[in-house]
Amino acid sequence: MLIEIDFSSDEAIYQQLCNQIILGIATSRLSDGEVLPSVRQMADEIGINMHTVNKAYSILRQEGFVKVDRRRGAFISVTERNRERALHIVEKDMRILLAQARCRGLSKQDILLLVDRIYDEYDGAN
Amino acid sequence: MLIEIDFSSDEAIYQQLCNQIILGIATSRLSDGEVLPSVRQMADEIGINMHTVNKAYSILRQEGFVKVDRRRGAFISVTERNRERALHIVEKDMRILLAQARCRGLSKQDILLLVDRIYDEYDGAN
DNA sequence: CCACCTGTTATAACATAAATATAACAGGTG
DNA sequence: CACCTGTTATATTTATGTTATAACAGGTGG
Repeated sequence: MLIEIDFSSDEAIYQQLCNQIILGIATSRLSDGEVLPSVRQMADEIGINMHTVNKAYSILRQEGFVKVDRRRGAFISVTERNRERALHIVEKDMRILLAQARCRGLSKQDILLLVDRIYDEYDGAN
Repeated sequence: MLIEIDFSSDEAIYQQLCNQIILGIATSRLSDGEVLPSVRQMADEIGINMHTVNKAYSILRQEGFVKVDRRRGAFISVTERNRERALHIVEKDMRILLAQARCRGLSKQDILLLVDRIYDEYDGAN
């Protein structure tokens, strides 16, 4: 999967990397069991340091999106199916985002349509 | 409005402050035209430095949630009504959040219900 | 006019985090 | 044994967050 990093962004590189891999999984550009490039290879491709990639992989592993096998390396493994916990995690960020949306004059319907559209886009990529 | 800062959080203080004020506006605990404590007073109340508060106010002003009058100080002023631009801003963060939600096994319906519930909660505080 | 409040700016110091660099280690593969 | 994997350690540089002290322009009320 092609990874694009915006070096002029105020978002940390390892965070951008995490986000893009998560987006990749959500849009099925990365499928379950698929092997990620090694930390050194990925670092070379992007042109960043090995440890920055390692940090991203470690976070993804901790979040339950990636697992590591000694022989194969890091690979996609979405195992979390604790719906309550997942909802709780998402709700925290959603509250802040919806507050912003409401302050900017967006209605509930605006957001529902936005969610519907993006979710369909992700599903449609299957 | 009561501001609570989690000093053990990994989130920056000025960012927490911004979020709480935005949440305050969304839930109508802060109404349009309401004056915010001065940067020095707010800093004293929370127990942080004046510049940290000033940074939060500056960002809120830049984002269009706050305006400044020489005599009154900072006050709530939500003037943005550019729906297209607002949607564009929210969409960027929403894409990442929905990707996370989808990776954690949450369905579109799960998210639509979550949005519906939070938005009603914000509206109900009127 | 004067003391007092506002936000704003400047400068310096310090702490923390991000990113890079170099190196080494344990374990698995061919 | 050479080569790959992730992981760990240590050090350095850079950027950001936070605090500290100080000053300035402008508005308010005594």
